[in-house]
Amino acid sequence: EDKDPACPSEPCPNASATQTFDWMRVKRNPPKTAKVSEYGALGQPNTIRTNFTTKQLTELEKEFHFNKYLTRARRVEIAATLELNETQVKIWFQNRRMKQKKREKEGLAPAAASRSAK
Amino acid sequence: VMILRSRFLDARRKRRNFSKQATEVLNEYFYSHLSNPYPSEEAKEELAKKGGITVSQVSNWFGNKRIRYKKNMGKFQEEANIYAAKTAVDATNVVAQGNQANSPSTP
DNA sequence: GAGCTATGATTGATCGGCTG
DNA sequence: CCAGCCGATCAATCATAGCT
Repeated sequence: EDKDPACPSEPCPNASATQTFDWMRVKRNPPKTAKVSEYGALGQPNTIRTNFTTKQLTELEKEFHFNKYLTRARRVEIAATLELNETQVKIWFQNRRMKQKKREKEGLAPAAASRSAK
Repeated sequence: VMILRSRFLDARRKRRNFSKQATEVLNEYFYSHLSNPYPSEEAKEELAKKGGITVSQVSNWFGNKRIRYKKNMGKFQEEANIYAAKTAVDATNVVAQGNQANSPSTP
């Protein structure tokens, strides 16, 4: 009944075995890490994933161990020092906290392997 | 650039492909929920247990699977058919396990 | 053993929901 | 009303496993 009509082209609505669900069409907006200052008006705002340098990561890591959360003032300071957006610093801390949480969780699961019953 | 890469190249990925059993369980869930392959935290725990892997690994697997599937749907058609047949039942009617004397339906 | 593809993990950044 | 946080996810990339 519903095999593969062998759609030659691209715009094949469906009729195939599996259809195209919404999640398959999801598209994320490109990163807006743009810095109007360096691009004037054109080209691509940084539509790419920023690669933090070892130095930046080292500093961020050091700061994280000092404070898990940032204050507005500290954020501005760090952003300036590392030449990053305040947003990037903010996001880095959020991701870092999530990473920390994940690790703590993983570090306990294996230990309580035999202690679960049901 | 070279330094950028060597940020932390050591005690990291010692990847080992998942067992046949784990891959089987994951694919079964994925293709039987193709309309919405986003397992809940509970479902992930269940899958992790069945496959003998961690919940994070289950999350990574689904993340990679979803992205790669939609990136090249054609490449997975064959695999999709295999698991579609394997699953057979269910589809429209999810909610299989759970059982027990608990009926939270329409409180 | 090289070359290429499949696959697990990592991570900067986005999305939606919640909150002070 | 709004910015920051959380939790989940995306998307690109890294590095290795595994097959040809």
